[in-house]
Amino acid sequence: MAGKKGAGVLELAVLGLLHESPMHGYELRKRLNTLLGMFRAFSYGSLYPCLKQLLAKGLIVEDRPEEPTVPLALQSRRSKIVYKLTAEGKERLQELLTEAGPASWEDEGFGVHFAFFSHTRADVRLRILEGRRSRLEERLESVRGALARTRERVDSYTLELQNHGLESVEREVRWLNELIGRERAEQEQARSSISNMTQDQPREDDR
Amino acid sequence: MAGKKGAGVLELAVLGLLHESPMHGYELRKRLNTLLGMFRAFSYGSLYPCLKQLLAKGLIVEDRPEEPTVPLALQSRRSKIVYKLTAEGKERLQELLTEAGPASWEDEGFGVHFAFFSHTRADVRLRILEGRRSRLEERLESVRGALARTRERVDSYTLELQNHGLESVEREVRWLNELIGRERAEQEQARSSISNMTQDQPREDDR
DNA sequence: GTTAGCATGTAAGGAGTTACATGATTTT
DNA sequence: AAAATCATGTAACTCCTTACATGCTAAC
Repeated sequence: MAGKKGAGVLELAVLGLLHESPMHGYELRKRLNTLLGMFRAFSYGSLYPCLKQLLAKGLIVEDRPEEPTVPLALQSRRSKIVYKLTAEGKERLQELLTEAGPASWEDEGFGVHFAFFSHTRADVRLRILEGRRSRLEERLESVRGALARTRERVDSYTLELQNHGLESVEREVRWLNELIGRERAEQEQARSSISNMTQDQPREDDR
Repeated sequence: MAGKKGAGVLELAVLGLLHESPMHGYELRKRLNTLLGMFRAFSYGSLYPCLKQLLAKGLIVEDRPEEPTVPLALQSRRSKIVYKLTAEGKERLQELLTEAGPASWEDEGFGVHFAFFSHTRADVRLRILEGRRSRLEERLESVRGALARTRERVDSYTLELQNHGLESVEREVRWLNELIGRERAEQEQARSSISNMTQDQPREDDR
């Protein structure tokens, strides 16, 4: 029940990007919109308040060029503020990347979580991918069902839209299947190389 | 500058569905989530306030079963409230369906506008489809550009995500191309059958 | 020297969600 | 008679947007 609420997509995205390298706000936004550009876009009006809030929580620190040791009147020089993660920030990022729940597989969150999968534990990755897949399958089933149950409505544009929607989601499911397959194969490989180390090693003792 | 603000997707969707046939809230939500289920979902917490607001604006009226002519104490019988469009509601719907602007081709609005295309003028349909297409093409260009300009970052998951995003959008562009082609062909046909009526008719007089 | 893009912020508010609260009807 | 589902509603809240306000810096 500590002060751990309201994450939002932005928090994760910012922490994730800052983990890769320190950056200032403006650049952060650009990277953000390249990273997630196909899915969503953020404005400065949400980014800066978010940074402020992360700062207040001690998850990031700002690196202003030189806090004027000589506090001259010309202080107005507004320059870049480079943000970087603190130790708590890194911890928080890990925490966010480790929870495999709705937040990580629903529409809003999935993309960001996926983008930082290389910092996510293999088992968590798999659970998120499977979570998203079953979420999408539920959606397919529910819409297909409702569609089948409905006679009478045959508006061609509505139908066209629903078909396109179904196909898009089916396509994403196929993509997920492929990814899940790869993840499983990697886990298999990892497991077998571990058993090579724990089971085959004794044999080496034998010779 | 009249009281014409904050439309939101819901308003259009509700007006559109009620135009097809009167309905009560619960059913409305279900139809809504079948219609747009692949793209978004609405909760009662937004639907009922929206209905209330449309009622206040006089765009819909409620049809309660029987306003008890006999106001008995057993009035607690809470029953279905069927909503239907008023004349103003139909006008407003037409108005919303006729504006071909960002609201009609951005992510949030496009689906709903498209769903009711059969009530939309052919020229407006075309402009919306083209608007969406160029919006998506902008997005593709900007992300592709940023991607090409960036060396150094080759996180495989990030890349996988961006590729999947690009392909999804490319796919939607192809879909739009097809739809635009069809729309144009239909317009062409319509135009030529008009000239059949104004140019060929005189020939009939000739024989 | 002026436009365009870099850079940082704030205030007001919109659109929708979650969680809750209640009751009616149908199915098992 | 219990459980599921139909049905309506509200209050508090969240996340994000728009529009504004400011100033620096590079290019033309």
